[in-house]
Amino acid sequence: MKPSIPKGTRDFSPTEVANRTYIMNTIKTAFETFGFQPIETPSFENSSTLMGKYGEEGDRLIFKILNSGDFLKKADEKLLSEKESIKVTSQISEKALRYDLTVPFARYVVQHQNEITFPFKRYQIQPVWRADRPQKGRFREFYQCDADVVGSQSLWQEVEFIQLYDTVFSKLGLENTTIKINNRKILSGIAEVIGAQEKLIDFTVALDKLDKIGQEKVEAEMLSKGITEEAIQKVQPLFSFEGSNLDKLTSLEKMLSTSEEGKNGVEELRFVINSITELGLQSANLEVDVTLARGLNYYTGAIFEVAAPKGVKMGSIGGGGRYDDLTGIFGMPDVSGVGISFGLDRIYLVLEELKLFQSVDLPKPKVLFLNFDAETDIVKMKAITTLRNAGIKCEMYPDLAISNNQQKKQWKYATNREIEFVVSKVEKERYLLKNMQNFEQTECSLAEIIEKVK
RNA sequence: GUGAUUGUAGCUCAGCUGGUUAGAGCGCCGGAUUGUGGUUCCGGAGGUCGCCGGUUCGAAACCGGUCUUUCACCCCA
Repeated sequence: MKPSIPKGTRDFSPTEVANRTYIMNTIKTAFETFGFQPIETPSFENSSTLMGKYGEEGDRLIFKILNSGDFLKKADEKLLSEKESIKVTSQISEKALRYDLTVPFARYVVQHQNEITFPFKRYQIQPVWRADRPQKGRFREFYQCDADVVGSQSLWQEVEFIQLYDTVFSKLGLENTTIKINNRKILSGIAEVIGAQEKLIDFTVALDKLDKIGQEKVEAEMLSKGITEEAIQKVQPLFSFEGSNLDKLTSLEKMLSTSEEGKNGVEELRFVINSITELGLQSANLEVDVTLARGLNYYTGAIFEVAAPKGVKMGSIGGGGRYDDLTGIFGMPDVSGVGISFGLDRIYLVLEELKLFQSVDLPKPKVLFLNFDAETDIVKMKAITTLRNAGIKCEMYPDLAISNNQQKKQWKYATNREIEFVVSKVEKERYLLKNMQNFEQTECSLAEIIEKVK
């Protein structure tokens, strides 16, 4: 049998684990600096917790777990024979792998509301699973690093999350990321102005193609989707949506003057933009992007998305937003939440592409005891124990070398693993210690080894 | 879900338009040489050419299906 792993999953080598840990620790440190506390939730949840939270497309991408036992016996005969996959699935699968960290978190908040002091700031770094087609930067198992606040309506949270993005990416040496920001209320306002809520998605999708296919074709696409000429006229400013964030806000304000909700969204956005302008960012750029809609239908206020530096072809490396009703679904209304997510795996790929990883020291022994004779094994193991107790990483080559070639293999092992010191000979409490870098060889006592190696 | 793309020794790949026992480098194992290493040399193990079926006198090479890889669309981290 040829060994293999499922589509969209990966193994990680020691070096990769080290690099991933480095990213994770950077994010974790920033989270804690900003006052977030860690929680963890199960890998799988009840299907009812997850289904219907991510839209139709999302439901399709959730990995379902089959019930145990004779699950088919409990399924409806008629549905089975008619091959009603979706309905049958709900009968034979009651659990599913988590799709993101936000919905399980909302569930957590509602379930533990009596133990929580609000506003509650939590972070969570765990894998999530999606039954997607893998491609560049897209996996079926990947890590999300989420930070959310529930129980605060203050827009300062939005401001702080932008600072948090900036802090993490700056620390990682990843400069010139673009934090795109939009507001669901602005989108609602646009929908109001063009006179159709359900056409909003078509509208933003078409608008997003502006720099690719040009204004004429975008307008043509909108018309074909049933958006009226008159409506397109009303939102004309969006077609020349250039310039500074403040310019954009000004034209949005004019355009949405007839929509209460739209004006509200512009106000919120203005507060965030002004605050960030005042506070400054280290290396990220903040950019108003009205085409930013995101599929997650639970966002109600701010919407974030982070793009990698220009020139790196990669989907968004972070995203988030404000959701006012998420805990309401679980029976806890009127709790506003806002949060962001970092895509660990994509950040990894971007850092790799830009060669931003420092060379990491892999765990390895500092001293290797060669194994050329069995008589001194006990002496060597005792010495190793002493060194380990002194905090020095060391080990004995496990297999005894009999032939010349086998001895050579041990030297080669030390070379390949870049081990700094080798003890090749032990005689009457005296150890032959070799420095592998400068080839210097000295006979010394155990205490002297500790001294030299430290 | 749509459209492409990939699949040959542990790894990286050769193998021309179908034709004899399928190759190389690295790695691995054994040995020689080097006083205790990164050199050089000799030898060896290891492949049902992703899988199934078809075309053909003959297929790793052609065709179909399937799985896998990578990529674009969709969507997303």
